[in-house]
Amino acid sequence: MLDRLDQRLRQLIKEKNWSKLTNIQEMSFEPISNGHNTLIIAPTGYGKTEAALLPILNKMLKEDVKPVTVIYITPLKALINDLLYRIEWWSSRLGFLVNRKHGEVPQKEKNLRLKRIPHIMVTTPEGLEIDLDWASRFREHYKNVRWVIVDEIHELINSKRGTQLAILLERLKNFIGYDFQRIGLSATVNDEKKVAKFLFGSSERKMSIIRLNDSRNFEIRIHKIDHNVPSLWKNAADKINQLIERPTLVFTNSRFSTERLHEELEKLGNKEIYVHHSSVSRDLKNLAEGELRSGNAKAVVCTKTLELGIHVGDIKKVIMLRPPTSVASFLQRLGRSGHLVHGVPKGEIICFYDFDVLEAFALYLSAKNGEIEKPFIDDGLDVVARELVGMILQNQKVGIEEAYNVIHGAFVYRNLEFSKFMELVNYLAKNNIIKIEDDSLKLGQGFFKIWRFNRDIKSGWGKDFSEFFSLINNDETFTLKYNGVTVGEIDAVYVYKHVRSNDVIRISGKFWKVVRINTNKNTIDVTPANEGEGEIPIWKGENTSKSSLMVEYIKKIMRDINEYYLLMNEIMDKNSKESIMKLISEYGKRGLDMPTENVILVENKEDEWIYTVLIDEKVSNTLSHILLYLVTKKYTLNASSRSSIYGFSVKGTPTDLLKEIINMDESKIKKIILKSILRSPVYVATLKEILPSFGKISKVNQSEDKFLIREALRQTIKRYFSIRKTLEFIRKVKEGKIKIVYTENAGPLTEAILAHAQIRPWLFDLNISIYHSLKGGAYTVSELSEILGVSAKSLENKLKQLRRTNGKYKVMSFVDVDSRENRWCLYEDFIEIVKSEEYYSSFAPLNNNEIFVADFKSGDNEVEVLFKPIDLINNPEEILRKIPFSAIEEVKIREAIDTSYQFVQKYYHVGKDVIVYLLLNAVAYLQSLKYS
DNA sequence: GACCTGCTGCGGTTTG
Repeated sequence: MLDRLDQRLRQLIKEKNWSKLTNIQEMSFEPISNGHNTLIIAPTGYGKTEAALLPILNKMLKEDVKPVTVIYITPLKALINDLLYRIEWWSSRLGFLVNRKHGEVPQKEKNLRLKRIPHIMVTTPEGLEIDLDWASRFREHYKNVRWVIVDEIHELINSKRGTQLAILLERLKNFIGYDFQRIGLSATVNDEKKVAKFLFGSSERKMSIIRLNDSRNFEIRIHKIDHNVPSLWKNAADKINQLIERPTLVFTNSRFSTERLHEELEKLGNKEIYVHHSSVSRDLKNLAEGELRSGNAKAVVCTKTLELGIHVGDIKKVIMLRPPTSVASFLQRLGRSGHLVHGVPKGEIICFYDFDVLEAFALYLSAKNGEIEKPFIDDGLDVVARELVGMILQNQKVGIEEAYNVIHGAFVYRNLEFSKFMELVNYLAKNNIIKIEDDSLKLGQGFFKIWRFNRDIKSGWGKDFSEFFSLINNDETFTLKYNGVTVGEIDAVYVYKHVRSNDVIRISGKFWKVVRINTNKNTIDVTPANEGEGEIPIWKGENTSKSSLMVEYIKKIMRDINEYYLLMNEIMDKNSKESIMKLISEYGKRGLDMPTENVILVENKEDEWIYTVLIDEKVSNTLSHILLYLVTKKYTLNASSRSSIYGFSVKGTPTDLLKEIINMDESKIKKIILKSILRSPVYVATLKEILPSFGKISKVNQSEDKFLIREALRQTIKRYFSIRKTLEFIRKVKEGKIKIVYTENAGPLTEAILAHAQIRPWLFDLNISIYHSLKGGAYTVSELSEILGVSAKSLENKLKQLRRTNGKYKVMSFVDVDSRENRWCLYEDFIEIVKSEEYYSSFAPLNNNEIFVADFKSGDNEVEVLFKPIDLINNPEEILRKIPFSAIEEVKIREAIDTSYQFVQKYYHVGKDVIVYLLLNAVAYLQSLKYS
């Protein structure tokens, strides 16, 4: 191939001291030179960038090209910076200009590109979005583009960023009017044809896939440490300390673990060890990366931040603290070591729990078999909506037909029907973010309500316009405040799902008790607390969503454990092997069937039911949501459930609700599934995420926003639930193909289920919940607090608020004379309660002839009325006549002779229709105090 | 419900 390169390029290769090109570079030359759309698949560090670049530069030297000739898209800012120097090395020597664009590039450098138009533009998907939508002058130069390179596609394809980019490429093609050549660079993927189609979209060029697949070539060792000890983290650090070979990357699954392990490693006297995760400042991250590259670092403890493509130098070994949650992630982490010296990637997995060993082994087997998760392409209509507005920004208006054709050209939306597209367009027009004029779309006034253009105004309504270009959703957070001072931050979804009043939260090494959750301001008022009061770690536990591919391999291991005996000796330490053998033999010992996909072990402890079964996490999640829905409907709102690949559980029910589900007909189950998802925290989060793209600012309305609700529901189900597989699961149970076994002790995997955080129902409308809980009865605040799972303090505030209202939700309180407690009930129920046997004594004075005084107040009006209980019974009309207003804000009752005001009973916000009974209640109560 | 990623263009005016 070298002989086909331009002399000037050959000279540069000599200058680089390259004796030959890498395999992948050799293989890519032909198809790229022939103008094919090309997908190049190889691990990081095999020179994929040059594989794409060399044939293009070769063409650029031979043909007459005008800037901008090449757009190079990559998902990370740090990668752009790396690439700029790498590409510039070649291009500057060949007389081509390069420019980069991302949010942190200084304005000066950005401005330069209009004065000296670059041949190669390096940017992010968001950068391209800005250029097409907004950069009115520079955009014109894109008309000369002949090649687009997309780097790290495997990172983009699973998210809305990838979908956004797919549409942007179609928009670019439409804008240029030329079918430019598309080149993709990717790590190992499951479905390479799909990835290729995703990238190539409507392009009519021939396509080629170039692959260098040696991902099965790696060495791994699995270790298990004792987790049932307070020194867990020290044990982990000790183990890791022995295994480190300078330089090592230690991957964890959470920011918390990263910090915690780093602390212990430092205690062991290690100095050249650094931490790297998203909450570490940019400077410290740069330091860690630099020390890694220079070889000064002994190890860096990190999260997924270092899993991505940033060049980190020659890594000797990779250690994973607890197994990652997917094969893809496992391979990416592993691939960070070894390849540069053409050695074999080397990795160690440190396990805490028995099921960690199962998972680690499953990852190993799957990777060795060359199996990896399928890409999950997001086809959200919010992305289409955002791009439609982008197209309008670009040209002030866009033809409906043209817009549809561009969107439809993207592989993701190849099945989007015109009628569905028009539904979207009409909904956007209804929200006034766009307007329809003849056959075209223009910007609507609503656009300026969603997007804020004034850089100086930081607060107020709307989102900053800079966010328009990005589909990455900044997680909504709650700020923790103590006496108005911020003490920390928590993810909103976590709050919706797990945090309730009176819970204790740990943040920044301290414990805080939740006093009030304010969903309008996204704040949580807290007070300091002690550890003993219970704890919810804000780092969300390590309750990850695990790949179904891993579940398949776990089933295999549990079923055919004997086949793996030798292999286990080879790749595991003694502890790991023993723990896995013990876990599996435990079932036989107890005379239990193995919990596979065909056996559910059911264990019941008081009101909690635990169902152990190896299962797709989406099915597990669906089932746990149905169960939660049923418990809240039948028994209590103070319920919770859990879900995992090892099964699911529900708390708050005296009966086995799974049995009940199995006896329902399918259409009813379907209905319940939908209802339970509509109540789920993940649905709330999805709805909030897509609102701005649809131009929605006011409250979502059941009938007006059907389109939006349907879309949010569709996206939520696609991401987190599976209706089809759940129904299939239930059907199999019905048909006896899945066996249910009831047992006192369902064995070791229940631990894995209970390790997951509880899902709790989010009370969308506390008024409704209070109404349903109170209906037909009278409860004390603490009883009601127990029923609803809401703190007594916030509940009392809410009740006092409801007392002031009118209508269905109006409440009131009276004294239960027997227990001397205040009881709350619905206003509409009060007369019934008065007449009930249960509260008879509360409205029956002991002495009907004593004289009492009642002070009625309403606004500025006040009136004092003297009465005897006997009058209330015999002639209530007379008393009522003495009150000159119908709505009583406050009434104070005391014995006429008691001028010390020592015993006073008060009621607030009541009508004249119930006042006679309340006066009787007050008298009965005051007399009971006096005579006792 | 773990982790991660990105984020105004252009042109005119002012200032040391």
